[in-house]
Order: sequence, then C-alpha cells, then structure tokens
Amino acid sequence: MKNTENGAKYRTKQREIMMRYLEGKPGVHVTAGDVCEYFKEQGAPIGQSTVYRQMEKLVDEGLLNKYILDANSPACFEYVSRDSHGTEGVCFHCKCEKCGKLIHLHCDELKEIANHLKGDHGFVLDPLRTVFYGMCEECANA
Amino acid sequence: MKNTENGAKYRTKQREIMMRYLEGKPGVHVTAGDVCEYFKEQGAPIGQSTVYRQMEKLVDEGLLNKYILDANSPACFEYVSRDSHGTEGVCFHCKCEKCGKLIHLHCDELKEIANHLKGDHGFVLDPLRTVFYGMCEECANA
DNA sequence: TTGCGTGCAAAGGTTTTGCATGGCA
DNA sequence: TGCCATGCAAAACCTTTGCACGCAA
Repeated sequence: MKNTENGAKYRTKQREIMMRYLEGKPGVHVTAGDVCEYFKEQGAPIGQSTVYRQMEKLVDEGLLNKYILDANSPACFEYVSRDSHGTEGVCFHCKCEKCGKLIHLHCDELKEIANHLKGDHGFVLDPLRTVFYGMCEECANA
Repeated sequence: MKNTENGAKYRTKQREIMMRYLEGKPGVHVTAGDVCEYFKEQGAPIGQSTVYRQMEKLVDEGLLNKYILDANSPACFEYVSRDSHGTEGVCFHCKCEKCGKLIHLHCDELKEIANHLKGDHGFVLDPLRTVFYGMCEECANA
C-alpha cells in the first residue's frame, strides 16, 4: 500500500522524545492520543499531526508496529524491541472479543503457521501485524 | 465487549431486502455504503443508521461477519454461508499489505492453529473474524 | 540556504446517537 | 396497542491534509 521510502532524515526534538517514550513501553500498546497526552504532561505539547506523521515514519522504518484491533478504536502502536527481530521471541497477539483483553503470546509452535502459509499458499505472514480474534480462557469458561 | 442479546425481533422490509442482497454475495466483502447504494439503486433509499444498526444485529446473530482490514477504510461485512458453519470449509482470510489483495483460504491444516491455541493457551480462536496480514505470492516475488 | 519537520486549523470519512415517526406483532 | 425499527440530522471520533513557519543539516 505504502511503498515510499520514508526513513528518518532529520533528528528533531519531538522525534527524540517520542522515541524515548515508546522505548520505555515495550510490549505495551500506545495510541496517538497517548503520545499527545504524554507531551502535554511534560509541559511541551505536540501537534497531533506531527504525532501521526512521525508514527507513520517509525512504522515504515520498522521501529514501530501498528495494530487495528477494533473499528472505532484508535490504532495501537507498539515499540519493536530488538528481541522481536530475530526468529526467536516473535510475538503473536490474541484479542478477546468478549472482554477486550489483549494477550501476547510468545510461542514457537505458532511459527509453523507462517511456514505453512508460505509453503502451501505462498503467503508471507507478518506475525507482528496479525491479530487472532476469539475468546480468552476466562470468557470461554464463563 | 457486546453481550446484549440483540436478536431479530421484527421482520421488517428493510431487513428482508438486506438479507437477500447479502445472501446473493457469499464470500464477497460488502460495506455499509454498498448496502446503501444498493437500496438507492432499487429506488428505495435506506437510512444509513438503519444499515449500521441492522448489520450489527446480523453480526450478533452470526449471519454476518465483520472485518476491519485497514484503518480508515470502511468495515467489511461478509455473509456467513451455511457451509461455513460446520467444521469443514472454514474460511481464513489473508490480506496483502502491499497490493491490498484479499485472499480467501479454505484450508483444513489451518484448523490446527485453533486446536493449538485452545489446547496450549486456552484461547478459542474465531477463524471467521481473524485476518492474516502479510504479503501475497506475487508481491513477495517482486 | 535548502527542504524536511512542525503546528494549527480545517477537512475528510466512517460510524454513532437523539428524537420523532412509522410499522410489525 | 406496545414496542421495536426506521429515518433524518447532527454529533462524535479518529485521521489526514493545506499551508505557513521553524529548524536541522
């Protein structure tokens, strides 16, 4: 969809602050609004368009992942830690449609899905952007 | 998230027309706008709020599935054919992030994902609402 | 100095909501 | 008749865009 090379060219103050904030929240989902609020709390408000544009760049650079969990919920961004880059430690997401809980799964067996999709269907799965929907254990038992 | 019993109570004309339209498009993704347009073409315009509210009910009843493929794209609805209810013929969706193509997969092997998630993680997967993101064969080769 | 990044405001588009009216049972 | 469904308009919401200014290189 978006192929333009959109890498970082300038090292602005806003970008630095944003990066520090995101790095401090590995495995946590952050919305554009959260970032704006953080800046406001720091006494240095930021324009929302800057947040969206900078986030888009970070996604293009692979430093951030973007998840769309629900319609009419703001998009979630998550910092991609170094660990998640290797074959080990790939993180899958499960979203409970009943209670809304989000579960992070670190499971090697799920990597076979990717192999199967690739081998039998030629589809290269992006585990970082894929979300499994269903029901969590508690809700299923209830 | 939404637990209210929202079944069909009245059999209105709008609902009937909508159902006939959707039944005629199995395996096809339809947006709220598409439905509105169809009604207009039939010479009997419908209120958009009616479409959204009726769609929501149909989803609750399990007659329709709702997919959110992209941020800032309208939600897609797909009629759930009788065949998709059984264990056989469950349909998985793969969305190419590069060209935007949507692929329907009918693959028994993928059902093992559900078994694994249930057995090892207690998570009950809803294959009808889950979308795999990645790259299709053509884009991957390019 | 060049041109990318920022900020503000406004627009864009989808979806939801309030309220009065209409229609099914 | 009672209650749900409908329709219209307006609101809400997130996100994008236009344009002038500021700042990094």
